[in-house]
Amino acid sequence: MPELPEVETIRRDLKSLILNLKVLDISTDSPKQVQPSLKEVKKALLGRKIKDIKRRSKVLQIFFSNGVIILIHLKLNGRLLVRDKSDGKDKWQHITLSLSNDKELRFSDSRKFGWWKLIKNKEELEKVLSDFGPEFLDDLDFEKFKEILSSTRRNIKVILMDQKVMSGVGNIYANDALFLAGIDPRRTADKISSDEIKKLFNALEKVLKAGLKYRGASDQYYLDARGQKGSYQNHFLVYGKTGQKCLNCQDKIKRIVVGGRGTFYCPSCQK
DNA sequence: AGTCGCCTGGTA
DNA sequence: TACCAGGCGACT
Repeated sequence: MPELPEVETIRRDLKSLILNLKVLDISTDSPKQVQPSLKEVKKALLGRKIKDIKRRSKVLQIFFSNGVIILIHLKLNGRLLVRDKSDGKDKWQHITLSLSNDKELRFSDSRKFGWWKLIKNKEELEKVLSDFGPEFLDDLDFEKFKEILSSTRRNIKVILMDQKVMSGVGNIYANDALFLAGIDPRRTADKISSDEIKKLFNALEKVLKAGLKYRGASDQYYLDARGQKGSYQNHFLVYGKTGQKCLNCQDKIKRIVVGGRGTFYCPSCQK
């Protein structure tokens, strides 16, 4: 579920909850999700302290005191929950990192699409992260954004969601930003005018910041690291609102498929 | 560029 | 029962 606002919210939570705790054990009932293997990961982490937690695109990076890093991708349904050891099992709990202070970092994932991946050092990390395009809120300015859009004939919505082109935007925020900018999600990127690109750039910044402010969108699965829901779902502009009235006009929100993904837009406001 | 697969759960 | 799902890589 998680896009930039959700993953970033979790990152901030984790930083305040588990920094400097020591790894006592790790277990899983879904070994395919742990790479290269539970055994390797256990060997690398046991007795190590959590020193930092970063995010790149939708991937979290946990840095340990011996220099190894665990990358975590939540894909569609992953949750990272910090619980007390004595708390009852979480639903769909598949990986458990036992920590000092009687804490646990639990990975819950109903569809089992997410993964944990052991990275040995910073060089290896750089290599993995170099595949990602610029971070939307940190290192993508308007000029760069404009350059990217005007140099491709791919579909605008698909481009916004391509992490190799720019990082952090998924289906929810892409839909809402295109609505705010008044752009039909089926359009080709290089056919979008400079004025519209400006609107879109501002719209993306606006929806991502709203997502952060409301601590993410909890439609069905997303929870923060404390197990609390976000509230951006109460502020969706078009996402998931098929048949509901547009916020700007009398028309109804329509659902179509673009790039194989559910896409929501107002046929009157988005041209 | 479009489709399929990974897996499972929720809802019409 | 059928269809839908916030991601993403592999395939054609």
